[in-house]
Amino acid sequence: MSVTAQQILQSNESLYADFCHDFAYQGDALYGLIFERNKDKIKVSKEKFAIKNLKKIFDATFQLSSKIGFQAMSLRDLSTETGLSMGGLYSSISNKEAIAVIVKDVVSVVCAEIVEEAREQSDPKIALQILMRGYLYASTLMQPWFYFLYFETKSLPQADQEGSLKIELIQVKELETLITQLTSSSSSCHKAEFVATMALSLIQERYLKHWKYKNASETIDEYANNCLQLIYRAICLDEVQPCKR
Amino acid sequence: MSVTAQQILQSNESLYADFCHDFAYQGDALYGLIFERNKDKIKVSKEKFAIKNLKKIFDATFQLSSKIGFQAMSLRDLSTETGLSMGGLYSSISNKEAIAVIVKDVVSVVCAEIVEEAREQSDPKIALQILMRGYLYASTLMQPWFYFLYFETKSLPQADQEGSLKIELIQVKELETLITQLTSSSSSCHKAEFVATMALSLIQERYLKHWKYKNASETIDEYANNCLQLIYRAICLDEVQPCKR
DNA sequence: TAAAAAATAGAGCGAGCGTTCGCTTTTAAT
DNA sequence: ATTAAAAGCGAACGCTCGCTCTATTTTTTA
Repeated sequence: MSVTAQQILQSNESLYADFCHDFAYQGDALYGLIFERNKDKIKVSKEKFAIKNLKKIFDATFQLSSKIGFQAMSLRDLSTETGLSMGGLYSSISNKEAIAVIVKDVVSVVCAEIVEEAREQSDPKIALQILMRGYLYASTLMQPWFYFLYFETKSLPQADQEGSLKIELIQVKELETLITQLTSSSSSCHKAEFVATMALSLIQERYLKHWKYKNASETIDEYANNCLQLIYRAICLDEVQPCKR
Repeated sequence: MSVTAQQILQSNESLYADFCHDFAYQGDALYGLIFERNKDKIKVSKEKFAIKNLKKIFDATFQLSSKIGFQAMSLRDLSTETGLSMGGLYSSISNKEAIAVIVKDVVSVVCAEIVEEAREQSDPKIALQILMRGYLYASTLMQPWFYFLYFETKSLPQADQEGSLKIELIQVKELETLITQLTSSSSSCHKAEFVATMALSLIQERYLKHWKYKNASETIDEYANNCLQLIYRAICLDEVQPCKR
């Protein structure tokens, strides 16, 4: 499903490529999942049609709201961009707000899975790598989803706004736990909390400033390595990484 | 005006407190500046009245748009929150968009001043401190302004959107230049570009996630020290900082 | 104390919003 | 080919938006 310990230790290829190959939440499978989780609110009953429309709707939403913002995007804009009529839109979604709620839901599911996978590892060093790479690779592959949720949290209903913040809190807590386990006793080290915050910042930097990195010379694999290296340095755990530079 | 080299080397008090004491863009002086720079678009002709209204308008805008977003905030909401009538609002601002443009303008001016001050220093290590502390302290003191600009850049006219992104590019370039100068020749160092990116991320982290840090045990001074320490480590320049921990 | 400036309440404008619903077209099993 | 169900359409509805304007009152200033 994601990057495994075995892959981290053995791979001579791009770990990101491996990740993409196995990642479940892409293409039709992703929209199938959305359909399953929102059947009750979707008037279209056949999965095939729903998937086709949902794909159009989310693509167009990300396109438009990255330019002008979700609030400023009207459903007429969305109708034009998707090629669907107003009625067509409303047979696939219950209302405008629902689009944002689904994005939150999807990102939640993806993040929860990454945490789970890291927790299956007993070695904290490998677990940290799975966590960091998992977040980085998933948020690269699903960049529009993560970006949208960050910038449009205010457009969500109150309960989902809190849910959105909670995702981030879980991420940083999980990082902090692992970093604490790895921290050597040296008093010259940075606190685990600070290092975890920095780590998450670096992950977010990459998907929030997508325009910076779209044509970057540094690959996402190299970026991941740099992040891990920096974490090790921050906690005085200088060691060569198990994967190529 | 800002933190000086002398202060960094001598201060036994909080550098942030020093910064606040000298910082020009606060209170009535700030709104006086806005008035001066927008006289042509403001119908109120006496500075005293303009300042009073502008203060209300920006306070209310930050309040409302941090909760529901700038686009979702109506001028009727703003009228209620400020206690001004519609006519009152429109005698102090030309239109809704102008509010966002002024925020961009203010942040631009503040950031430019910080860069200028750092450039006056010949020692790159002190210049880096002035830059990092300047950004951190200014964006703490003016948190609503920096936060608003980050999240509402999309609400600006095209030209100002580009101006907003340019502010960030200038910041990171300036950091990168200084970090390059400080980087030891050791090949095990992180690239200056990566370190500068990380540094800016950490600055932004602090003002973007204000809710996290409002009641934090770690002071902004300690946070600044941690950031600098981490930069030094990233470029293999382990040295105790010139100011207290 | 009078002229000037600021501020108010709120009706009203056209535009555009999210959403609905009666209707037409397409699909798919016979 | 037939036909019932599903999918898709788009004009129309009620409402709120940003913004203007007028008549009137309050505050300031000299």
